Amino acid sequence: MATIKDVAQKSGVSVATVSRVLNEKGYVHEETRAKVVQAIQQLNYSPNEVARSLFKRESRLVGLLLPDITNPFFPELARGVEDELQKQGFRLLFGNSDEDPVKEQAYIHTFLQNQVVGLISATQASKELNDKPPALPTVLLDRTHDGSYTVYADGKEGGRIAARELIKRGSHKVTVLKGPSHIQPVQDRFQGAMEVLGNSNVDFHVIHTTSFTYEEAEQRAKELFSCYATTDGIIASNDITAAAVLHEALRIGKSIPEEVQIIGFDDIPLSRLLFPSLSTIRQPAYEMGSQAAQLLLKLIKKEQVTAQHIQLPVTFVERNTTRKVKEHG
Amino acid sequence: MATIKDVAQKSGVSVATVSRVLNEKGYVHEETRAKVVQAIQQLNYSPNEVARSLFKRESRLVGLLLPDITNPFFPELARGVEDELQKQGFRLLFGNSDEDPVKEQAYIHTFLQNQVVGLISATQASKELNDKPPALPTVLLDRTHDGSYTVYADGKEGGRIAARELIKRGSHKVTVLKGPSHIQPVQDRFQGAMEVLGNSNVDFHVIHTTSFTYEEAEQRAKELFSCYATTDGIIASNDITAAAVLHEALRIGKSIPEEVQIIGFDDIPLSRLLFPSLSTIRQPAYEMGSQAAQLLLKLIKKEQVTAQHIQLPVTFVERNTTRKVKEHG
DNA sequence: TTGAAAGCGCTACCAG
DNA sequence: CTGGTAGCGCTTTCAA
Repeated sequence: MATIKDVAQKSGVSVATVSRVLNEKGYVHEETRAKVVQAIQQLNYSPNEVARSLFKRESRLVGLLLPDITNPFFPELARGVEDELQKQGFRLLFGNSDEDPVKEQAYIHTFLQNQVVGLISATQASKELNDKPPALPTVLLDRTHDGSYTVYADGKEGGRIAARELIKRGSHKVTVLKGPSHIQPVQDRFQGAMEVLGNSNVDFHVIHTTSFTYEEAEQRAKELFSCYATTDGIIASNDITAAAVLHEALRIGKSIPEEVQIIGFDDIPLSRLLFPSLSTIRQPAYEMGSQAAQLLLKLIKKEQVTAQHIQLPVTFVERNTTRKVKEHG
Repeated sequence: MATIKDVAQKSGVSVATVSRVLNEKGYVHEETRAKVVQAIQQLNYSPNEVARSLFKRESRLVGLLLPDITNPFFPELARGVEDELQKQGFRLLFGNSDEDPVKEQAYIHTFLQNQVVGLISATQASKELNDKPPALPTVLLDRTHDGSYTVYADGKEGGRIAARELIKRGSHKVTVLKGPSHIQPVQDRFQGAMEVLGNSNVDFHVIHTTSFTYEEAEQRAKELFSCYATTDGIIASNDITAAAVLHEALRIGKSIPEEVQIIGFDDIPLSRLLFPSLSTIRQPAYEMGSQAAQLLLKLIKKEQVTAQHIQLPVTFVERNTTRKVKEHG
């Protein structure tokens, strides 16, 4: 690997001058510049980012912390983040935390050691970062927290929509699967659904789940249909859970959506491929990732940011686990 | 951020000594060490990886290049890589190339600029790296290439198995969906299937697809059933394609697996959630990622590696898009 | 318009 | 066993 010194030597100038043409700052005579550029090309030189980072005490790296890339909701998020960052010349340092605070801290720690310029996190811990300056610019993704910059979807409205659509389509005995309660957006969905359900005249009951694994959902689905066999509408905490419920319903011979309607949450790629394809509340995952990256970039560049919290809208994606409703039939 | 100098000052020794206790090399008196350790703790010091990298001319970063993390086959791969690397204290620099050579080169270039110690790539380009020394240790994942270190699954055998299982279960008119032909492992699957089909007495025909997108697969599936309505067994190039075929079959009222059997390839998480759940040839994605990471680590540490190519076995996962066969009924 | 030199934080060599 | 020092590759004063 050629260094700046080699370039300087070859073009017969000082490293300072080479640095100037590299960074396009400071005066440099056109002729000199030409010589330097030529040397750079001949040597196929490109600057060492590490040395640069050391001097500037910051890199062009951004840390991305996800619970688990294997969960189908996250790849889209990640892609949104990456595409945006990549456009602006930043690279991604990536880690899965499994929601484990120890792992989380370990990652943040090494990110810091590598002098990342910012952090995007879809996990809990990262909050403390904002406390003790010099704070690392951080944006929370799919998570909320008052003191932090956040990008998330309107879970509460999502919950409301789910409940409303179910009722509109004739469910009378609704079951709500309530996801892990320590995750705020999940709570929001639940609250939204509760709000609408509470103000309606349908029966409903709530089943609590502690994870988003398919296995647990399968288990809960079994309980659901045995304890509450007459339920005719199910609001799942996310699409994975909905898929498990759908499977179980099919297995025991329920017809979907005639006997039971099901609504998921997220709209992961899987959802349209299920049979019947899953009606769900869509979170704009890619867009969320992209917005988070944009926000972070502004923070890094110390540009004016107008909103500390960016809430993106959710939409109802009508597919085949809900009945058709004739508008003004 | 405290530096090694601060620690030296606080503990009343030289930076050289601090460095020695940090790296646990060279002699240092127990008392001195204690003082240093204490200072480190008090200052909450941790060494700057960037400075370290600069000096050593290598980091503890590994580049991971994937076509698209949004394709459900890759998250598992990535996770396998990450978990293994993480255990050994390496971090991941991550990029999606979309199979675009320009993007690919751009990523590799910045990886290099950041002095990664190795590269794991599930894309084409990375081959050239092995040409001109000093070569960056590289392992190709889910790709093959003679001159490189590779980890991949036995696609050919997978193709054979798929064909065999279909025939064993009574398909007489088989359709093979042949994926993008520039991807070697995909070719292998196809060749494997051809081999068995050619030696059998069933009719078969081949449809070529140029991508792995659901949209194209949908299109092809339509053609398939209209041009070749009597087909009773389909070997798809991967699970996404299989899902599209399955959907189309269901849509036009074919009964699965009675009228048509379908076998996919990969065994992505989606496959078991389809209805009917998808029979498929499983690639051990997580294991592949993990093995690739282990191999790379050996390369980096210049440990003896016994095999340049690691081929992992595939297995038939029998689910419900194939008929049951009574063994020795 | 250019160059010399200091220094980012760290490791490794050589003296002592 | 310990410290001084050079130097990794780069950027940025400061003088010339």
